[in-house]
Amino acid sequence: MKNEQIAASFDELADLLEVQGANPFRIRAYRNASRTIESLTDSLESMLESETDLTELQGIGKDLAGKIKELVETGTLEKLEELKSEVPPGVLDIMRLPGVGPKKAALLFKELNITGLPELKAAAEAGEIQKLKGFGKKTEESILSNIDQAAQAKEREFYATAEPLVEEIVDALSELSSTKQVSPAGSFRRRKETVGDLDILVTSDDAEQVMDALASHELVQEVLQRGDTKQRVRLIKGLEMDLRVVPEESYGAAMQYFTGSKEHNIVMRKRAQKRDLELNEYGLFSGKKSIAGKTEEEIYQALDLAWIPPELREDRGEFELAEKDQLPELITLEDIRGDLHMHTTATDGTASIQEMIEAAKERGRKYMAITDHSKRVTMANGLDADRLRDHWRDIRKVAEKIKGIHVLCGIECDILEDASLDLPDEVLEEADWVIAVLHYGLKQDKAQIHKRLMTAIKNPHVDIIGHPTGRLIGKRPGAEMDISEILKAAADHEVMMEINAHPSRLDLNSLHAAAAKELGIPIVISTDAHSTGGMDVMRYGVFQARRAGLSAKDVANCRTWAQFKKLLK
DNA sequence: GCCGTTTTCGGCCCGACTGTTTTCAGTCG
Repeated sequence: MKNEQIAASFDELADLLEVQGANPFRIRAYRNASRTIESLTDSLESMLESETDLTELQGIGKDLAGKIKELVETGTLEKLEELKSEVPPGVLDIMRLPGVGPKKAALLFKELNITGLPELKAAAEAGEIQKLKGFGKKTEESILSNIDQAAQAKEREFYATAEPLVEEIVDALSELSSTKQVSPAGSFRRRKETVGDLDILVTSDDAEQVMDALASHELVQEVLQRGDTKQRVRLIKGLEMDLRVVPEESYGAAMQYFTGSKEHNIVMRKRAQKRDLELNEYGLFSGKKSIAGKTEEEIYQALDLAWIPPELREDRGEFELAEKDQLPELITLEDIRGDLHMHTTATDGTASIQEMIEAAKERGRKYMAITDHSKRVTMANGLDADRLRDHWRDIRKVAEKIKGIHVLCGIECDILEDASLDLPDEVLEEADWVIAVLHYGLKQDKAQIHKRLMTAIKNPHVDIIGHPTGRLIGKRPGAEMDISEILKAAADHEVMMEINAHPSRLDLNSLHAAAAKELGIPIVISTDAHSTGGMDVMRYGVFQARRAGLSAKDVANCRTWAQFKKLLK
């Protein structure tokens, strides 16, 4: 059983306990454990095999260690099955409606025997809901207006999808006469792969003006809530945005608070408590006296911490580093010197060799690799040995005429389902740069996936593994593998690892990339561009690298050409 | 259900907004 499934079981257990009105701290314990499990790089299955003591893990005690064992060994959890028989699964769907939480969902179930969204809709239409204690006309209306959308299950959007919307709104609010500071906060500021809600913080002496401006912005479809300091709106694409107007002296505290993550903030508040202080979104207080609040820096400083970049605020070791002032200097887009994964019209790209080289040059790259598909990818018109050699000849011819950029003749070579490579060794040997990738058979069992990746890692001509897990965010999970074993092998055989910068891939993820860094594996951030414009996704790969705590020195394509050349096989 | 430099019990982060109440519970972030 995969870690994600175990984590999901604990989350479901927590949801069900919530409906039953169980001890909130017990519920939190399950959620904390789920989070711990999600951030593991080793599989619990293999940890159990090697008899690792699971209670060593944060938030896992004797009981939960036992439940993990039960899940791994039997594939089910007795406690979870028991709760599921008591609370119909549809009740959890109801709980996810805005404005309906565990208490209301439980009441609907108990009083009206409502067990799912369809029954709820019928009851609301019949006017049954507003008669319940604690419910009213407005709640009933809200349920009716949200239920269809909820039935379609609200999805998170890629960071890259939200980015232009956020930027446009920040710009519009910045132009108002009353606003002084305007900034996104929340998971967007932390540069998460996907974002659910968007948060914007503003300092202004005229909150009305700011809220009116947002309400009438062309990207806003509907105002969902409006108070004195907070407004919630729905943007196009279904994204929801919270605007908060805060006083100038609290701006730093509000930024800190609303940037999160929740887990990071809990540690911050506990730290404040230990020093007999109180931290909230208005500032850091000693009794009623404000000690800090205007900037984030002064808040972190008052708690004996260096300022922590938003990308690292996940309570995954950043506090330890900030205490010792050993936070990494995170990589920036300006550090990038090369782009080593891209396609041309030879396979499924839309631009010619010349256009791609010129586009890379325009973006300031000093070196690049053209890496079209190998023959297995028939859909993309993948290259066999003969066509590939012709293609390389063409690349060299064009590259000769363009000065100021080094062009590598590369290949994105498929690792086939039978654990062989799609091109023979003597062809790979001629390549300047070989990316080995899994495209097909991602659902094969763990052992076969492992065998395939090991074939590539052990091949003397393979420079790097591209989009190592093959996941597509929100669409399909990656191939099943023990990533720490794969990374160890890559380190042993001096094979690099890619962070594919495409917003739907971002593969390696930040945890995997951090693990790769620990092993000293050079990481390459690549755009996988299929057009000249496709090279602009580099920034998202850099954000991913930042969330992994990577510095320029950890990323191979930040090196100068002379330095990078030495890494080639 | 977890955890411990006030340790094996008694805590566990905190405020705004809404809708329902008429002083507050539930929900949300």
